[in-house]
Amino acid sequence: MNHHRSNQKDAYALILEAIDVGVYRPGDRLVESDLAERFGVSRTPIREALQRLETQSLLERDGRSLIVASLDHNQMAELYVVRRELEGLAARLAAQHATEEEIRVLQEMVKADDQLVDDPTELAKANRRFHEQIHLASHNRYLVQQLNLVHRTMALMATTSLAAKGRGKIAQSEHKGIVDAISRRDADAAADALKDHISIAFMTRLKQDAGDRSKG
Amino acid sequence: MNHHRSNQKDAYALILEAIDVGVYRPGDRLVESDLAERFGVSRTPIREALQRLETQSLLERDGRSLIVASLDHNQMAELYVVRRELEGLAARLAAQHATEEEIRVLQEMVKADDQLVDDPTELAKANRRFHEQIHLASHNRYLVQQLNLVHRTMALMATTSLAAKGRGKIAQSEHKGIVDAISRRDADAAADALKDHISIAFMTRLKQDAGDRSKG
DNA sequence: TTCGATTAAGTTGGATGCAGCTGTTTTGCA
DNA sequence: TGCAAAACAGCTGCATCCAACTTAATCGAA
Repeated sequence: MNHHRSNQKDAYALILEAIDVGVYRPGDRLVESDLAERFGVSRTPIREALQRLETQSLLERDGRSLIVASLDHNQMAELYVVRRELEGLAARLAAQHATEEEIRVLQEMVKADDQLVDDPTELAKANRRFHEQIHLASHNRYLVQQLNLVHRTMALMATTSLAAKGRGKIAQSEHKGIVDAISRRDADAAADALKDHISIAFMTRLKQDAGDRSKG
Repeated sequence: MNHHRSNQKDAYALILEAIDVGVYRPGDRLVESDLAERFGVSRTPIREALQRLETQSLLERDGRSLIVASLDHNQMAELYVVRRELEGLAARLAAQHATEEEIRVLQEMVKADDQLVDDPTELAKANRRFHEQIHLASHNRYLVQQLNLVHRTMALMATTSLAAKGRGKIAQSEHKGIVDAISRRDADAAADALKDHISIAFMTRLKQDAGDRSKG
């Protein structure tokens, strides 16, 4: 029954999760028959899932076969530019269109997440939820869709910038500033705050990567 | 040979084109076996194509089957908000990163398209090429990707705003202003000019739709 | 005549079979 | 021993087949 349930969760979600968790890493080749066996289904649903992932640029072709896409420095920079703009727009729209209930949820999230500043894994999850809540508060389904795509692509980057020492605490205060601006219905301030937040996250990642490189 | 070539062009592109041209209109149900017969392939590639289109929200589920998505007024408004922001970003980045050759191509396009102001169909095609050229000049592959998605979704709206009387000529002058700003490397002006351009296009469409409604 | 139920037709989702291409290994010749 | 060519193995892409489900139609009963 439960086993059947896990097959119900379609191949698309399963593969996505496998990439997210790191079972398959950027550059890894995804062989249809292997995946079919691993998930206990035939090649057909696997193929469909792979193609969907390909259209989202999470997979790319290497000759005939598909490999997990990897982001070089340029791609990372390009992605952050787009993300910054879209997240800024989401904050602006959230300030304009969020319901009072949505705003209260954001406030509670910030408060609750304060407890997690020292647990990078949990904080990363909470961070996702927080940003997704802002996306939804924009009440713009296309923006939500595009931001989903951006965040999925970001899963191709190994580390989360929240793992950086002290970053969690600072990120929390940035989150608070964003929610405050949204609460005040100050669209410009919200957009700026979120854009700054993304910029800082990007800079943190850049520093991390530079550190990794000198170590490796 | 040519017949074979047209099969080579995969089912995805064929269906997309059929929707674009208006063979299948919003709300129409897409039956796999029908499409398979029409394009002379089996159901398998059709299914894969349909799923890809579904992930891009160009198709939506109605029960078990897929229908061409349709945009209500709210969706149109939401889409234009996102488009405005992304196109603005594209103009900004183009002003910063476009090569001299790319800018010259834009200038020549504007000049050439002046000849087409009275042919809405040709002007619509030229308009697409023009905007796509700006997208590419941004040198940001994710932005290009996202804008592609936006423009494909716009294909679900029946009319082009360029069909409105006098719109073609005005749009041309707006295009010129955008290219001028990019040529001057004035990022803010370019972004603003393109955002305004999108806003005006949206307003034109709104007026058109209101007119259609009172007629129908 | 109308409503309900049962059956039949059509359509989607998944499995498997088959052909063609690619990349690799092995074998033969220099 | 090294290089080239040919054979082989593996994988992808398309076609077809089968089962499950949904919807439409027809028949029967009230």
